[in-house]
Formats: sequence, structure tokens, C-alpha cells
Amino acid sequence: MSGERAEWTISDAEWDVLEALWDRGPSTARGVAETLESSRGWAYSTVKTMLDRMVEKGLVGARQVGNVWEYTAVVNAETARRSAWRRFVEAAFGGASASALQFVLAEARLSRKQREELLNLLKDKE
Amino acid sequence: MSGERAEWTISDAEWDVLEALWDRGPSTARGVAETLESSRGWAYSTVKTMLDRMVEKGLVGARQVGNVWEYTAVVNAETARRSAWRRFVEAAFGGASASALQFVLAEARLSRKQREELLNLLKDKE
DNA sequence: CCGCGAGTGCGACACATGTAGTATGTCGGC
DNA sequence: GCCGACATACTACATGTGTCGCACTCGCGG
Repeated sequence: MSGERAEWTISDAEWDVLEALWDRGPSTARGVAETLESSRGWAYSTVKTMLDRMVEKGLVGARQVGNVWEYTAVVNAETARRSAWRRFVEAAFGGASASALQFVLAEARLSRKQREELLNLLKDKE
Repeated sequence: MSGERAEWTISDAEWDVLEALWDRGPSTARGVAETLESSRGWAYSTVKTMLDRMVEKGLVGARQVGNVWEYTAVVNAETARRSAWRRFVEAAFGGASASALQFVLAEARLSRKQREELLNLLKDKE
């Protein structure tokens, strides 16, 4: 696994499209658009443009089924998030992920339960 | 303190400018440019443009000293980082910071020492 | 008093992102 | 066999970002 260093960046709007695709699985533009029209108020053509651009970028795959295109997320949430984290660490901490973790942990307001969970997660790590 | 929800976003290039300002303290455009010319290969005018735009955005302050402008970072590293984290969590985790923490901790490869530090940090929290 | 060089101010251009309209093509039903 | 519904393909435009070049100005040294 995993030589692939992400070449793309995911814009805010693109996250929404990806989320729709992750939720819905392979979908036509119309399908995605229906989801996003309500949640974000986008016009169908906006969604279509997004999708096409994302295909160019390699974030989304397209397959012609009959005379309709079916779009699929190429990156999964895991990968996308990892890449976003990497970019964050790069920009804000010059790539020093340990400092970044330190910072975000120090920042966080956590419930007792959440704190427990993170503690366990850390302990189990090795 | 601090109701200010950041209205700006900091682009990659802007991080570099801010870092220069944080390191150097109040500086003339020339001064910042010298730093960034070497580290990033930017032309003087590029830096100048950056600085001016960042003044408009409110990221940087400017004060005329004699016939020269002196630029100062308005946001400190702390604030900038907090805001970047917030944006990351917003985009990639729909705002769920606990999930985000979970994810980035699970992701991380840590030395024994780093792990210890984070554990202590978490324990001391309350 | 004048020219020179540092510094400023401003315009410019290409590409990315956010957002959408419109023209064209095609398939199923009357 | 033609019509309309839906999909696609193409175009468009504003704003943000990344990157500069150049013209102008002002104070200092001769």
C-alpha cells in the first residue's frame, strides 16, 4: 500500500461533493445534484461542473452507462482526510506533526469520556 | 477573551509570509523579501504584493515610518493555527473535532518519547 | 542642485474555485 | 416518425491566489 503522495488539494466545495458520493455510492450527476441542491442550494449545472472538474483532477471517476455518466469517488474518506491533515501540518507547523498533535490536543475541549477514549487509543498504540 | 471567529483564510504562500514576520518581528517589505527570496525564490515585488493584500485582509498591519512601510503580523501563530485547525476539522470532519482528534492520533507514528508527552498532556488536562 | 538608487504603488497575467446559463444530443412514447 | 424530457457539453464570469514587471518618487551624496 501507499506510495501515493496526494497531488491534489480538495477545496471546500469539493469536500461536499465527495461526501455526497461517499454517502450515496456511484451516482449520476442528477443524483448527486439532488442531494446537494437541498443541502447546499447548488444548481444542477454547478454540481455537474464540479464533478467534471474533479474527474480531471482524479478525485472522481466517471463511467458511461448507456448515455448517462456514473460518477464514483476515487479517493476514500480515509485518504482524503489523511491528505488534508498532511496539508494542515505542512502549512501551519512546517511539517512537524508531533508539534501539531501537541497543539491540537492542548487546544481541545474534551468531555471526560472523549478524553478516556483518546488516552486508551494512545496507550494501545505501539 | 476572544469571540473573534476568523473571517479570513490563510493560503499556503501567506503562511510563509507570516512566518517570516513572526521570526523577524516588524519589518520593511525589503526585509521580508530578503528572507523569502532565499527560502522561496520570490521576487521582491511578489512579496510586496503579498504583504499589501494581507494588509487588506487584516492579517498584517502596516505603519509608515518615514517614507518606508513597516509591516507587522496582526495574527499570532497561536491564532492562525487555531483557525487552520478549525478549518481542517470543518472541511474534513464536518466540524466534529473529537473525531478529528481520534483520527489524527490513530494516524500518527510517534516515538516513545512523543507518546509519553502526549499522554501526560492528556492526563494533565481537566 | 541634480542624478541615482532604494522603496513604493500599481497594473498585469495565468490558473483555481465557486457558481451558473445555454445549446446540443438522444431515447422512449405517442 | 416526431416531440419532449433529461443529460451532456460548452461557455461564462467573478473572486482569490501566485507571480511579476515597471514607472514613479524622494532623500542623500557629490
